[in-house]
Amino acid sequence: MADVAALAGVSHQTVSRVLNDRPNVRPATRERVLAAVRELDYRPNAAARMLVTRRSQTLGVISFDSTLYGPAQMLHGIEQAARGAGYFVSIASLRHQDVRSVREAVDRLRDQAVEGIAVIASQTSTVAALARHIGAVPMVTVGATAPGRLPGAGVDNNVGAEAAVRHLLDLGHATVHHVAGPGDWLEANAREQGWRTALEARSRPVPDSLAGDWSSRSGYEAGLRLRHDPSVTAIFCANDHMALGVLRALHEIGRRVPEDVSVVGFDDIPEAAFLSPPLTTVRQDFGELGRRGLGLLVHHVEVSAPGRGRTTVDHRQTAIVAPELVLRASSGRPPGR
Amino acid sequence: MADVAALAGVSHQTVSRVLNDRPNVRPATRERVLAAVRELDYRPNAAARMLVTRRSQTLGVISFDSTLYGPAQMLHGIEQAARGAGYFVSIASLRHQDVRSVREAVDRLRDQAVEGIAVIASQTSTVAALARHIGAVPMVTVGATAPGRLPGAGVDNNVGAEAAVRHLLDLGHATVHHVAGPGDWLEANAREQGWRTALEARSRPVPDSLAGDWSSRSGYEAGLRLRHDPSVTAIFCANDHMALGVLRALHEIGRRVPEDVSVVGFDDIPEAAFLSPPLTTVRQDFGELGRRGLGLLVHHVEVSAPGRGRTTVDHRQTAIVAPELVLRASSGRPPGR
DNA sequence: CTGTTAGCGCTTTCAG
DNA sequence: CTGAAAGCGCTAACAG
Repeated sequence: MADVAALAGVSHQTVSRVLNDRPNVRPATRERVLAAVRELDYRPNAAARMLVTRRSQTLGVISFDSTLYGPAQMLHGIEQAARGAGYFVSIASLRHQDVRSVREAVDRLRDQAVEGIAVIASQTSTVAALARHIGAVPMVTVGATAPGRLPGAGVDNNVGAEAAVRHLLDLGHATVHHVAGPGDWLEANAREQGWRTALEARSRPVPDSLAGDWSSRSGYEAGLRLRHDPSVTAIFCANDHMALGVLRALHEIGRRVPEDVSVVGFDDIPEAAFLSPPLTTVRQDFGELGRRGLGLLVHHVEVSAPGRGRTTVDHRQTAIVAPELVLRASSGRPPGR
Repeated sequence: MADVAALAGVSHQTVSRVLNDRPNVRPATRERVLAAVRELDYRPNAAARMLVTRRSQTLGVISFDSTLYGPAQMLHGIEQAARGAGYFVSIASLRHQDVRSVREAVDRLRDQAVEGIAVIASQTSTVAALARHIGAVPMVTVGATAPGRLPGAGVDNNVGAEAAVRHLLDLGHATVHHVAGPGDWLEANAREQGWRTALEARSRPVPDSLAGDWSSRSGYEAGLRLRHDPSVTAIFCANDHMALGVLRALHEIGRRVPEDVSVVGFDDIPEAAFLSPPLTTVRQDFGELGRRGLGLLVHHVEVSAPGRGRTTVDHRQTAIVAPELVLRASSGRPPGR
């Protein structure tokens, strides 16, 4: 910076003012400084600035190892929004969502002086692990909301599941079976809940749900278990990957979709429209979720930054994005109707 | 830090020594300091440390918006490896891989004082955009190698494609058609090249390849174009998503897989085994790619850090990971054999 | 409108 | 083995 000042024939300070877009610099002076900056390809030292302003301009994201489509999209949405708001983003991706890993990730991020943290993972245990840091650093969840604990942006999984189930019942199915996600995931619980609610609202029998783990394999295995139950005519899967596995299993055991069995997924991954048959599913806009969640986080950061005190968590700060049912060929009337 | 020193009854300095695991601290003293650190939940100020050591402990990753499976896995591998090596990772994800976006991303990362950059994107134009920064900051490519320009870790796409094509020829197919990736992607070029090489090595006719863009939709559209060409008995797709679309198109136009047409993909996404039929494909280990690439980057960073001079790019620093052909039900003998 | 002065919290260097 | 002094590059507060 001293070099730039010397080259432009001004002080230390004026350079700083120009670089930070402060007023009170004559246009001509500003121009001279800018020219010197370009000439020298000068880059301000982020550490020095951070030291004195006490702001890192960095937000942390906790993600996890995943073959899932959603998290990658949410991360992208978060990054876009963060850049737009003038923040860098630093990631911590977990292999396992156990309490210890989550805590280590938060510690790592805090050591790096992030000003806020967005958490994409959404197991109930993950959220619990976050508890000790609440108030120490602004945090939001993205993808699923943890009611009453942390602010965040999530899709209304309940509503999405209900729409899927109602669609199947409207087609004439007597009831709908469910391939659920892992029991400790917020999304999985909400979708199972929505499925159950929709069934009960119409006084339909509620079959046992089949347990999956989000993977195609688990959907496939759940599908095979239906081999000896000819009464099944409609299946709502908690995500598209499992639906894909179910489709495969049904094909193997000789059940046609949708003639014999209807299948509905959740997510609307880009491949859903090109499965055989194209999959009816519930679309969620992951990018939007990421952007909304980050917006909330930035708000918290900027509200709590000046005071430097402990952050007040406003539980009402939750953005719920509505999902949308996408009709395709995998759902139809039950046999004989 | 002053607080910790006071509480432990030592100087400023000794606390620093303990925190940095320097020798010459009596165990008892060390213990006292550590106790004070815990007591106060003290976290060293990253900015202050960075300012004086001139090291940010941060590496940047340039990724891009993607529904693709690979990049997410590579990013995860990179993050794991970076953490293991003691670095934070900051991301810049692009919406478009144009020259301008790439340059902005590099600038952003450099402003943040990253010590090195790993680039996941792999269009030829992306690599070209990087050129101006070569030497200014250590960089590696991950996923595809840019021969002679930057070090990096990549899969041997040529060899993988050749294996796929040879497999189909060995089954008795007269030739193999190809659904290619976008023309300006290094991976797409290498896979097309491998396909061509394998065909020519056995003096087989080389049909025009069909252009895709990695998406299922583009595979589907390419598949439909085969409607009026009954001579096609084998198709090698440059990735699994396009293969999935091709599978759907063949189903629609009444061609059975593998009885009428064999299909082979590339990547081995987790869903590949659960498509109908399960997809024969070329597996690449994306996580390993990320780890290897990051290893290279760390090496560069640590070699060039002390000297503080311009980095010498060693073009030989390239890790090639071998892909593996995974046989499943989508490939078989041609009709009539 | 511009320059001067005083730290931010740490590590490094040099004394004890 | 431990402490004291110096300074990393920047911004904030105050003078001019």
